[in-house]
Amino acid sequence: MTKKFYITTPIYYVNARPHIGHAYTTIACDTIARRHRMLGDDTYFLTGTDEHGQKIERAAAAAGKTPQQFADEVSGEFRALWKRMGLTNDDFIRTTDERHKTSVQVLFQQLSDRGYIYKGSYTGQYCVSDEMYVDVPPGAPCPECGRITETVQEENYFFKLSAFADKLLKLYADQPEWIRPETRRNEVISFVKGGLKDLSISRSTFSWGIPVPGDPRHVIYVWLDALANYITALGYGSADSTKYEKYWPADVQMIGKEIVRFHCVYWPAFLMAAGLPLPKGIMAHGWLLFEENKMSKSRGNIVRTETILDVLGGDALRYFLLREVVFGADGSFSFDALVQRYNSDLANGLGNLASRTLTMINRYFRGEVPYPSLTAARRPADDAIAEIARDIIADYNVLFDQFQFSKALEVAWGLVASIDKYIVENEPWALGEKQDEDSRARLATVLYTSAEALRIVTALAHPVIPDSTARIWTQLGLGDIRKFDLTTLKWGQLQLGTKIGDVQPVFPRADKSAVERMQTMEEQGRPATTPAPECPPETTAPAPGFTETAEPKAAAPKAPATTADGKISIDDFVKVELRVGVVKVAEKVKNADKLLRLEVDIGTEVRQIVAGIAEAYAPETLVGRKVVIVANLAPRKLRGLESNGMIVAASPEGGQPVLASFLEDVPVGARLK
RNA sequence: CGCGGGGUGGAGCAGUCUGGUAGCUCGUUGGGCUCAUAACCCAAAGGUCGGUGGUUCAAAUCCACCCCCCGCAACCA
Repeated sequence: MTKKFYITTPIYYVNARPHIGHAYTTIACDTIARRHRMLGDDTYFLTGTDEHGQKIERAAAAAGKTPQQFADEVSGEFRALWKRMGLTNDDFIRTTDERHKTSVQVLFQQLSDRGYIYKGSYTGQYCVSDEMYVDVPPGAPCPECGRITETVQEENYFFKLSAFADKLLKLYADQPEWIRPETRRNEVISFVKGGLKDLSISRSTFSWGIPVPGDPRHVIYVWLDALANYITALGYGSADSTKYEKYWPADVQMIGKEIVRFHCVYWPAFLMAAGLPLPKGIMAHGWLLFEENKMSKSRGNIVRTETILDVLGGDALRYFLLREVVFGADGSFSFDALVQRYNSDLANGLGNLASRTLTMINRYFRGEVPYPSLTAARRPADDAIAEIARDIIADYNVLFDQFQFSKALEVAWGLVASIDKYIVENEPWALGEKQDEDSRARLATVLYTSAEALRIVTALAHPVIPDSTARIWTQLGLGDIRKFDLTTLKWGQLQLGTKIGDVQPVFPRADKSAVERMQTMEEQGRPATTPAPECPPETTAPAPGFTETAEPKAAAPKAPATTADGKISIDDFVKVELRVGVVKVAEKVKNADKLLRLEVDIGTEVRQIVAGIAEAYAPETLVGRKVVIVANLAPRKLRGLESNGMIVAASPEGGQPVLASFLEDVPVGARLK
């Protein structure tokens, strides 16, 4: 009987274009899915895009598009890339699909019917800037941005998350492997133990979302919307729920570590509330960090997958990511490491083994897999290889199922090393010179053993590097590798007399120019200096894996009032009141690394300004110095101190700020215009 | 005392839970082989395992304190 196997990636938020972090998650899932298909499981692999929410609404507006147009474009890019990479997802769900929207409403209704949703006439402190409620007493500043909050009363729908704390803790306790790896599990447990508050699951401040059933003024919270994709894609809540009945619950839900809370707390709580089965486990992988490029100052270096596909191909990327990075932990990516790994393991390792083995079979046995001798010409070394292969198959399977891809591949490649050594020690080329019967028999055994080991590594590696293993398989004369039943894999299956195919290098060696080419392509492919308006953050150099699935809590700045070409009018500029001031007092703000508290005399008054320049300027060097300040900036609290203005400084990317100053003397209070 | 992750030969890491001759990959150097994609095989050099103190017959591993690095968060209006 065939088992079913359902695996999901997160759905990717369309405010970012696809990059290597997205590819990482999806490749891992594709590999697992391929393996399960090879094992004969009825496998279903889902990915998709998350398209609702305020961030998208704004990004679309900034780009002069409707949210739907915007989402269509980016979602299309994801699909095109996955297609190009040959990923084998069985479906691609979009949260703007009609099938998804209706089913999410069904789920919402279900939660409501079962008594887990209530409409709260919620009174709270609302931060207008962040467009969110914050948990502070009336009159207190917003903990997110420090601005004054308003007391707002609004109707909102709430989910009784608080009712699930004990059930969730029991889940984590009963199924220790439900969240992997363990560090993530510990984080989740401590989060839940810290107490769960009911979750607001509707928004009425924007409209790009799925309307709440019966109350279209509200749209459903994007995370409830997004998480539901895992079941709506299967037809949950629709007329045809065959797939849902068949595949749910998911066997593995793969996520990045930044969205652990949503998948390990909210998601199971939603499912429990709806009376639906929980997924069997959540696996969170780490982030890919990008090595700084030595010569280039360009930061925000998000590597585009296309570059790697163009130069080394998809299998090289797949192999690298799964072999190099300990799955679950953060890993680092660099073009050097990629090329290095490609050359040593794929070109010099597997590729070269295939090449030497098959060439010799061609040369000495006219391209037919020879008969290994069972008697006279057999030596312990031959049996030792068979033994090693058996162990490796067993170990590989265990490691792979534990998501220890790098270890599994390391183990599998141990067979490549063993065979390389075996070949050297047995010198088949020397045996090939001789015509006596013993030498021929010995040669046959050596080459059979080599070819059989090659076959086994190829079969094991197929889910990871599907294209190249398919080619080796064909060269071995074995036909279509996708039809191979991995459950039967064992030593000695290679048929005697198998006619091998044309021998072609599968992994041509990459030279140093490959690294340069990729770097050049990255620099050219990257949008000019300023980031596109639709993707503001992305500040720090190490790009977090895919992420961007976070709640649109509006850290993004409001779209500025600009003309179509991004220019502002003189009227807009005049709104900014820049004045010359002189620093009277400067001191470090306690418990703050970067902040200085300044008292600046601007002629008419002395202002307290808190500035993030402590790392660049010692306080005593500033007293008496003339500075430029923005005088009409709304006050803001920083580290408890109210800042009434902003010091103008040049802020080089990644560098220290440098204060604006004048070469000539200027009077205090003078306005800049 | 914010949270977390780290500090092991030139680089990247394993080993730490379950103390007992410090291991892997890459790189370097020398040698071998020639079937193979300048590949493959063998050998060598290279580490006071961040520091100090403690427990122990024995510490990379356990305990205490300290130093340094990296994320995140808090503060760069």
